[in-house]
Amino acid sequence: MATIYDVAHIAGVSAKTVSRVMNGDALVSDKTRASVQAAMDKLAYIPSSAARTMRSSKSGLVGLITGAISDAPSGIEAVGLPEIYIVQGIQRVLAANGITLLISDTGGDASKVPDLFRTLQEHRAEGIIYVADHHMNIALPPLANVKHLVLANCRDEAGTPAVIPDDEYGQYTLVSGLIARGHRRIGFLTLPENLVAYGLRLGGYQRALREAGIPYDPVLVRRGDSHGAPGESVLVSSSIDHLLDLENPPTVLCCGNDRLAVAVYGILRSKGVSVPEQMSVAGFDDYRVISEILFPALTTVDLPYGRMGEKAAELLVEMMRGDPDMAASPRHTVKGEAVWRDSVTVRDPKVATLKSNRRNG
Amino acid sequence: MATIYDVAHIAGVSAKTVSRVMNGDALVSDKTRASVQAAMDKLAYIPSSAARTMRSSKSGLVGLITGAISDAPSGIEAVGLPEIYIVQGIQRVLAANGITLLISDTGGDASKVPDLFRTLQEHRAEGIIYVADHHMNIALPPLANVKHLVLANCRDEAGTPAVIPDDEYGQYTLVSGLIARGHRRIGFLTLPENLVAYGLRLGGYQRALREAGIPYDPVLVRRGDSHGAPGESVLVSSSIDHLLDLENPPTVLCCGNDRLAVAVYGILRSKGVSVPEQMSVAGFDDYRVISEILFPALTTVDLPYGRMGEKAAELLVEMMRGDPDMAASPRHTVKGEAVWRDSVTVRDPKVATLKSNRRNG
DNA sequence: CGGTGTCATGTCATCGGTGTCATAGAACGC
DNA sequence: GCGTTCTATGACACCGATGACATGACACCG
Repeated sequence: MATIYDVAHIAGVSAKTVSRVMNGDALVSDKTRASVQAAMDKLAYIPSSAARTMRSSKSGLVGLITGAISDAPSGIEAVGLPEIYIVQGIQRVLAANGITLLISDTGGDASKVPDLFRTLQEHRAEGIIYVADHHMNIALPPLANVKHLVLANCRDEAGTPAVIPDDEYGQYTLVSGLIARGHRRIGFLTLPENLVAYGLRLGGYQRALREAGIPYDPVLVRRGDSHGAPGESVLVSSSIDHLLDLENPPTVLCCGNDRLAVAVYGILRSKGVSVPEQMSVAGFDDYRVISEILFPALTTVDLPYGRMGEKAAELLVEMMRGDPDMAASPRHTVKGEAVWRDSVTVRDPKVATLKSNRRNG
Repeated sequence: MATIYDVAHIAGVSAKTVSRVMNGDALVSDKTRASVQAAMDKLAYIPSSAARTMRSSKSGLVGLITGAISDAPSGIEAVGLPEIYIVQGIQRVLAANGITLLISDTGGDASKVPDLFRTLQEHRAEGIIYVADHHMNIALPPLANVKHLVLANCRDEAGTPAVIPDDEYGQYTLVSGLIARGHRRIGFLTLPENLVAYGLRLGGYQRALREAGIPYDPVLVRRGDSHGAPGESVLVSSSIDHLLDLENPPTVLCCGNDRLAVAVYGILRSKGVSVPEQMSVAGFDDYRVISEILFPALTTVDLPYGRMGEKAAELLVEMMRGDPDMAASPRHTVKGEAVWRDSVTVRDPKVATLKSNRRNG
């Protein structure tokens, strides 16, 4: 592989002048610049970033760690699916800034995280982004010498800058839209209570009701998702039975995520309840492979993973440039909007509910 | 950041001895080793791979390029989904070999490929893996100085070592299984003719028929997938009409991929043909988010993307180690098996077909 | 007891760029 | 016309590891 000295020799100049040409320093005459360019082309010269890194202590590298805690067992869950969109968003922004991305995946083994950090540090990554596969709280091992760290899709207690989805807003905008479409009794099949998104989404649900002057009725809120645990469908099925048997049952079921909505479709089908004629259904996440494939197509909330990755990368780049503003506010949220598809009907709030329909029919 | 000299100073030895300790050379006394270790711990010393790379011209990096040609428009297609599994497989193997992965994504702009190669070469990547999002033929730009290159999920005419799915085998094993389950009239909604997989899968379909002594009937083979092009559903719908109107219609429809199977479900539903009672359906790819979610769950062929990535990485590692055997055989295939779910029924070949059912009913 | 081999460690140069400083010549000002 | 500034370039050290080679201390052997 050709070196800068080879180029210098061919061009009849010093190595330093070649360096100047590469870095676009102005103090090079046009004639010299041209002959250096010719020499570089002739040798197909490619500079060594290792040498550059050593001298300038700037590696042009940013590290990425994913897959640390894949607590979702395999199966219907699209494991890794959100992450790819986040990673693509990150890559997009970094590439635009001339930064190369080093990635390492724990493969679900959190004990590897320190090793991965070490590897990234050996390569003198100038910043590190840690990506989780769902919105969660994390606690990273103590990290010496990691100056610039950004969390994506997760957050910690130490105040590390983080980019997270605005779950509260997403649920709020969905439920507000349901109310605008005439729904008054809105069932909510929640995520497990231990997830960060649980409380946030419940808060959004309640805020939408409050703003519409609809009292919050706890009987409409039932545990839905168990994160793919065995026996989940039994749990969901009994939750749905409970809701259907209410004196004043819901006209729509909000599901904690799209995967749960799939299960709900199946359960409603088995009970002879048609979607959306007798029961509207909404999800959360907008996994398009799911939401667009289901029949009827699923109304859900977009979780802008790509945008989240972009924002995390933008944040990191600003921190690396020494911008103090960004690190000052540790949590940055990304909003996602509701996506209205066929699984939700517009209804007249005065018309009878499913229950009374059944009685009358 | 501490250097090897800082460590040497604290430990009271020379830098070279510290280097020996790090690299596990035997010729270091236990006492010296211990004091060096203590010094490294005290300083939280992390060696610089840039310096190491310069001296030894071994970077410990492998580059990855993805997303070069995303010819699938966004939408129902799970863009990037196969790639993530391939990338994870690659990462798994490389990490086990102490290699760090540099990734770059073209974001669908093939013109960026030369730039990406250049960046990887600047970092002196010792090998490069090029990943495509579906089985395709590619032609890479001429690459000087890239010694070790492996293609994953694609192949070229230049004989670059490649790891590709065994589409012929997958379709063969699926159709053989259908025959074993009593199906004799097997419809085939194909991929577009320009895809590599088209011919391979058709070949597998034909081989399975031949081995079972069933004559190949071209009227059962119709164009299905248009890769998400507008008007696709019209095309698919007319293909299905054609098959249903045959004198002796198929009892099962093999779809070119799972996405097409989704469309077929919808079309059959709209025509009042029940799956699988009146018509069995099979896909190809085993996108689990699709195949497990559909009702009834889809019988399909697993495309082992993770394994493909692993194999590509293993191949690259062997090439980097100078193993001549591997590069000798340029194409390595990975087999995937059929996954049997509810969308295919077992039937008695003697029982009447859908058509005669309809007439009788 | 001197020669030889092994062990443990040190010295020095080197990988390929870039920062710092020096310098030769041209341009400029008075 | 001579000092000053600017322009274009070169010389040289240095970033942090490691390879090649040297060296001193022992152990072993005849």
